[in-house]
Amino acid sequence: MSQRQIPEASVARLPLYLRALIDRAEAGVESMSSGELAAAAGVNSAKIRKDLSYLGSYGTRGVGYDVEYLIAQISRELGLTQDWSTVLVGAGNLGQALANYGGFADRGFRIAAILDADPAKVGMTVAGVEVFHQDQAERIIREEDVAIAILAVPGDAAQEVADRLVEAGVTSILNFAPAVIQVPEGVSLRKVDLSIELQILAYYEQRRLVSDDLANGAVRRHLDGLPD
Amino acid sequence: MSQRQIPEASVARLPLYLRALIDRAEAGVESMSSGELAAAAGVNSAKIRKDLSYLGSYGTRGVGYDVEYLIAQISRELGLTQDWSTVLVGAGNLGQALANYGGFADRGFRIAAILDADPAKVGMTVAGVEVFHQDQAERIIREEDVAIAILAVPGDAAQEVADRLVEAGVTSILNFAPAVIQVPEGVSLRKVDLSIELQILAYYEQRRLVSDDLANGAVRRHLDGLPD
DNA sequence: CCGTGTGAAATTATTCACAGCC
DNA sequence: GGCTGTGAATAATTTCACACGG
Repeated sequence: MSQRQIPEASVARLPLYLRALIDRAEAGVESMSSGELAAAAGVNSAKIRKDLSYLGSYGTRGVGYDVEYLIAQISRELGLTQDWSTVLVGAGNLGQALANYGGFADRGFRIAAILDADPAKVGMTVAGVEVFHQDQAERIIREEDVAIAILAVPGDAAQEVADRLVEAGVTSILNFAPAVIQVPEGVSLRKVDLSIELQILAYYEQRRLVSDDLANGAVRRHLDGLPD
Repeated sequence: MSQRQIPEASVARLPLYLRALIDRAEAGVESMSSGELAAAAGVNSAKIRKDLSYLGSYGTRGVGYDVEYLIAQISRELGLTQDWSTVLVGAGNLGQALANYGGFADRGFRIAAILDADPAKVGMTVAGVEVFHQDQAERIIREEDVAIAILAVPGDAAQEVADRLVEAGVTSILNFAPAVIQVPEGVSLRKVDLSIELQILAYYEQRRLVSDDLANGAVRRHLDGLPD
């Protein structure tokens, strides 16, 4: 199988495999089995094989996968053989941290400009990138051929900013703002919500506490010789 | 239905509903239908009703859900009626941005301490929280009864730091480090990976470009009177 | 032999559609 | 009449298990 429409869940894992592969390649590893890759990526091996089968038959039976070759195939599939221009919108705390985060540039995502609504921030340089006023969005997106925007604005500004970005030609948005935003059909949207992740953890944390209590209760009953 | 084991996918959406509800409550809204809540949270209404049904029957047929009451129920379910102490590990760019991010404290997640391996950072105060040396982890986690750790260290340090945190008693980790980490059974782990999200977007962005090309090709063939 | 690639089975998640109640 | 709550239907995802090829 070599032709298309990779399941979304599978696409979302490919970058993980890619990172594991690059990591092992740098350590000099030339070949990996699905089991080794699974361990490095934190998933199980059946999933690895199934996911990779959507890309094609790039493994060798009885042997495994050639690391460099697989890196090339996944990179191509993910569209990482080209560089992408992005704009980062929002030069506050989070925006600045994102600008300083090296992981974007490493993977071919160039921040062409940082945009902010606050005139006081305009002209600053963050991680070597100039901050422009949001009014310049249309021009910069056009001139720099920006397809992807990273949104790090306050929640209540997010929808409005997203609308303008889409209007200006952006077709993918990575939203860090703590707000639900709507985008038109045909525009991709992913969100990263810092506090939501913590809240999910709190749920499981609480369950752990509750079941500990129950277990303690059970132990106590047992020690007391009472029926369960 | 009121008794337990809410599907994971559903748990992951509850914080989203909660935020939408709080937002509307602040705007003075007292009641919402599943359709209204769906619009505010960016999902469909069947999902809302199904998800909420796992918590219990808290709506009123023909009317909708009482906003305040539902906020209370979801908060209780998620374990947000209590405050949680956390430690933030890593006082670099990202760590500082996270410390400055108000969204944690707002939702009852108190950062008890920031930990860093770099002695030069020890003693600093970030967002009103003191930075301690990582050697203090065990003491702080014990004294402050910390169950949740936020990991914002370099990728190559992540596993080692996670091991120490678990050893010290942490039972939930939110990992921002760009690395796969393993935790023992019984410890919760969620990860937020900034560059992986961009890579996922790149995949769909590329497909858009490719299909545009194909469409242009089709148009060209059509205009040229050639067969498809 | 060993590990991939993949149908088939099992599980999980989403959506439908409507009875039931306010 | 309108909206919830929920079984039943559908879709997506994960896992199993093994034939196949190097």
